[in-house]
Amino acid sequence: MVTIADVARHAGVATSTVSYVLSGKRTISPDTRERVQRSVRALGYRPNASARALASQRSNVLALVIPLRTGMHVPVMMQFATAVVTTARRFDHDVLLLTADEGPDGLERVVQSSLVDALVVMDVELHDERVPVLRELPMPSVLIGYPEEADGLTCVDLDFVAAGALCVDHLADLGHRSLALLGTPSAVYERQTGFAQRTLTGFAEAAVRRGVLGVETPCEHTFDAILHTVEQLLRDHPDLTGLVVQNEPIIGPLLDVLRRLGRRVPEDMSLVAICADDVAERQVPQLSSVTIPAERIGEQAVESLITKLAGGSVPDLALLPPALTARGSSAPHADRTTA
Amino acid sequence: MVTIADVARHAGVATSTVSYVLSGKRTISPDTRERVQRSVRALGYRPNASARALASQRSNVLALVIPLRTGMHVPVMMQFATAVVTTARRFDHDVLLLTADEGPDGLERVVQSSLVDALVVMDVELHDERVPVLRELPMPSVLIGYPEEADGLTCVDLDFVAAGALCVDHLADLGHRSLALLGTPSAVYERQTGFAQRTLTGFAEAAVRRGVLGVETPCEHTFDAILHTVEQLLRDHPDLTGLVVQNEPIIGPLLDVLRRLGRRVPEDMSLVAICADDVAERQVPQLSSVTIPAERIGEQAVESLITKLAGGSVPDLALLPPALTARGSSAPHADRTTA
DNA sequence: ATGAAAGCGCTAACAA
DNA sequence: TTGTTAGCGCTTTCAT
Repeated sequence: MVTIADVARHAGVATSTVSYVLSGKRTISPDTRERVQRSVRALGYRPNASARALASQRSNVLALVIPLRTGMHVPVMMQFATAVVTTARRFDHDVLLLTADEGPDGLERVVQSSLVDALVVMDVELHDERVPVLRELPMPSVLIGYPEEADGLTCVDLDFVAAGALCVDHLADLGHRSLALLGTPSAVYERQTGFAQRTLTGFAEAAVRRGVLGVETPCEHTFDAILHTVEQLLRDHPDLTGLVVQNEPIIGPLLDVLRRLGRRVPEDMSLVAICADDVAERQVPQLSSVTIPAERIGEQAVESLITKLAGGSVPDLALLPPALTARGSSAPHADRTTA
Repeated sequence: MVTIADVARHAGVATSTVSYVLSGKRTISPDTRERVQRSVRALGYRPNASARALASQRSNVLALVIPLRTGMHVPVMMQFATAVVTTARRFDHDVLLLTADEGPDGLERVVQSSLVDALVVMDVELHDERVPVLRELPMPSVLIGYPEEADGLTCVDLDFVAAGALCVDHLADLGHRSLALLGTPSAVYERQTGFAQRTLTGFAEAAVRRGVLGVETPCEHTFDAILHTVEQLLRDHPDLTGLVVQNEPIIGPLLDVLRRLGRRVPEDMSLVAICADDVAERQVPQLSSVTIPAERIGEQAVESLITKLAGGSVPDLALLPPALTARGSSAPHADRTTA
């Protein structure tokens, strides 16, 4: 292993000079800088991460806590994760992967052992037991999602309230007057995961604002559950022409169910999904959808963290605006009076 | 921050004694051990990871290199990843997440800076540029998947050859004589990803061995591509009654296509998928399938790594046996002579 | 069975 | 502008 001392010797300078050339923390004459850099390259020197961390009290590692549960959409999580890693690397940091099943103890462990400098915590629930821990931690953290009590915490998320409202507005603009939200399985609501709740809120508020009917129902992932839920919905609301879906696994089967029930999309039923773009584009017809900007959220989370580590201040809550892409699954309301 | 010196002082012993109590690397009198442990708890002591790593030359961190590409099935990757983290924790290790886009340099970086002790590399291709690097690295590594030139490397994977053969045997046992493999998009084959190639090999060999017709075709993810591929297949092989699918995203649309073409599953066409269980169970009818034992693979990879770190030896290649679960999508061949 | 002390490789005062 | 050196907190020889 080649050490900083080897480099210093090779370049004929002190170790501190090498250190300062590398960190840029003090001015170095162009001449020595050049000599040192040449030696670094010649010897293939890489600073030892542990030694650096021990001396500087900075590991340059961020913790990423990912959930390990059902109901979450996995590809989106993966997008978060890769965005977090990619962005972290952009700021010369690495990412330690933690699963949520270690719970609050896991956070304390990596923090107190100085393994990491900061934390990104995904899939935060409304009443998350990790939240009080995070608040007391002597270390910056950013939550993806947000809890009921978010004081003193930094949160980043899609503005799901706006997303729910955006779907209603889109359908209302097309002339639909009777809408339903097909949500995540009830277990997700019971866990009080923020995003599901908030979409529902936005959906309901917008329906009132637009003066349209807006009913909501959770939906399990099995085909039978979907069939039953939709049948029930159509029975209770025969004039239903607009459907909002926030539940990726059911999208395919749902299209099947509608076909089977003789409802054509979009002629008889307009559909808007809140899901990843690739999923929306894979369907027949392609789905109008609100994208979850996973990359942007992950990037934003890390940027906030880096700013905090540098002593800067960031907004407590960054809600990223949703964007709706209209595709083939939503169309103007077919006026029955002319039919 | 509580240091080992604080604990030593509190317990009235030398720091080395505390260290040895914690590591168990020398015999300690029950009395002192007890006193030290009490002090550790009383002060809430956690060893500093950097200091420990610097002194012991062991970071207790494994690198997990995940791919960042299309064509791979994301939920399965996620299962790998969580299994790797969970198993690593079982052995008191943490996991550093690297994306494949850093390439060979990324590996060298984390290795040479002593950030990690060992590497798990996912989605290894037949001719992977990271393979020569891994072979030269002064550090144990385990590949998930395996390359053409695997000498001196440790690989863990599902036995895809056996998986392909298992599907053929299952269908042949049911009396089907004309089978087709609907594979991954041709891009995946061109990248020469091992698993796709190997499934094909097993499929073809088993077809010959069983004396049945076995044709193979890649398949893109779009609905039109699937429709076209299946139509072509049925045109070329009118007596086709058995389909093997190794391409998760197309499973749903494929069922649609078959329905649309008037082929009932399993009455007219038996279907076996190589995919995650939850995907198979979500379909109508539920799919007979060969599961990718992602958890087991991740676990096995880490176990091998830990063994290697301890100086033990492990098999060069661990091929995990596939298991087929028969569900509703495969049935005995309907003999046309009696129809 | 325990202690004393020399590093591990680096950073950042402090000096010059 | 550069060098000297004292730690950072721990592990592990070497002593006892």
